[in-house]
Amino acid sequence: MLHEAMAEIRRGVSEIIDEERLEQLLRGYFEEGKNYTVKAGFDPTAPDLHLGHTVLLQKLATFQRYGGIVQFIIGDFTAMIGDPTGKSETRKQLDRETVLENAKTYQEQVFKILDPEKTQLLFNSSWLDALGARGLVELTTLFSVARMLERDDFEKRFKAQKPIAISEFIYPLLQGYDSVHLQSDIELGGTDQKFNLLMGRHLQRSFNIGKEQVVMMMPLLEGLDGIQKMSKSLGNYVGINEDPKTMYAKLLSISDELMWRYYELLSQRSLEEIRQLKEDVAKGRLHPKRAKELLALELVARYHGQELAQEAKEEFDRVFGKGDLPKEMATVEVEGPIWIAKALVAAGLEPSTSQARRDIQAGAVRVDRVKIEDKDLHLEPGEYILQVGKRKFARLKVH
RNA sequence: GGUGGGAUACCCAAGUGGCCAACGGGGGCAGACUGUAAAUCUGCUGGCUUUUGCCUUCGGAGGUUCGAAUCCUCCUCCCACCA
Repeated sequence: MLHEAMAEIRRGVSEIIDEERLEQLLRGYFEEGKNYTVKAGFDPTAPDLHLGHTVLLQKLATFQRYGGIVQFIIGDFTAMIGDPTGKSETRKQLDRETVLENAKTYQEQVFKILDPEKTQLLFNSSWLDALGARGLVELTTLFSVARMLERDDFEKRFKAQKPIAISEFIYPLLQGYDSVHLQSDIELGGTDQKFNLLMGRHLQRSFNIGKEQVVMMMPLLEGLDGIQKMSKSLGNYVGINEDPKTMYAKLLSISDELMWRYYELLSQRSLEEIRQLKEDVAKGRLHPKRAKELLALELVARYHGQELAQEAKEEFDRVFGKGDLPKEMATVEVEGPIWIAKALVAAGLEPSTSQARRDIQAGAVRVDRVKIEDKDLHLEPGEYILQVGKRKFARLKVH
């Protein structure tokens, strides 16, 4: 039992610091029913969760099955500073109201994965506000500038003579202090969070709380492009609130190579099963597209249910496999006669008539399945099916 | 505080008076080929009452000129070297 749990917990993880202690915690649960806390911090600015976030969330959920109580921290105080990890853009400060609103959105989405019974939702301002200037200064005495500068990104910036705000030194200290205050047993984060996570151990030691948290790092999930990490601003994400058809289509568009990465980090299939799939594909027994379909179905079903996932697949196969029209299309009504380029914009298929004109010239536009050659075409009153490229459809009624 | 350099479209980056809606690369979109995979090839990549036309855009505000991304003045921000 302990062994299975450990194996499941280790899956996909990029690094664990103090595995011995981790095992000890789990043993405590299995042998004496003792719970332990697992901390993870979230930025209150981005409440739109995508699959990248779920890598971490799923791991938290795994812990919940084995005695972990999740400390889900909304970093409303630390957001004020902006995590210097990676790029450092100064984030704008959010007011209380927005933070609470975002937290609400988090809850709605997060509990698709986490067990609410085993989750504490916490705002770090509630104890960091109380820390005060005195507390903050005391905190800063516990770590040296030299050690701070050992950190990769700081070191690079320092050497390159790029500015580092003093506040950026404070960020990891505060994150670490959260662990002191909450007496966390484990903290989870992305691989890029290593420094901040280790700070928790360091400060717990300094404050003599009698334990040092286990640090566990999850790899960052690559986005649909397979290169950059998944993020909303890069547009390479799959949101967990997206409709099943979009989700399915997006997942099917990833590269074969990336598919295995998604299998490893997102699928709940056993590692053995995945290995088998991989082998079947490699030996030509299984078409890679089929493997991708299985993955897409699994993930869509997780957020929308089996039925809608199956529907999404059927719709996809109809439109892109057979080249049929989608079952449902948005219908737009306009006054006619209307110039084709304007009609495309009105139907929401094109952002501008200029772009529409270009696409017509490129042969990407179809009306009633027939490719348009004449960019001056006008549509007389009647009903049409407009199509741009392979994926954008709309029904148009011209009056 | 002193001295020098820089700010160009989504990103990088050319362009130093008209041929500039602005070279090139990346990215993106579309077409061919496919499995909406990868690779490859091709076209497009500011907007507009439909385009050998008009309007807006080269950090901001003014100015010189028939004409400016390019010249001048002031301002803002960034960087380097020195202190």
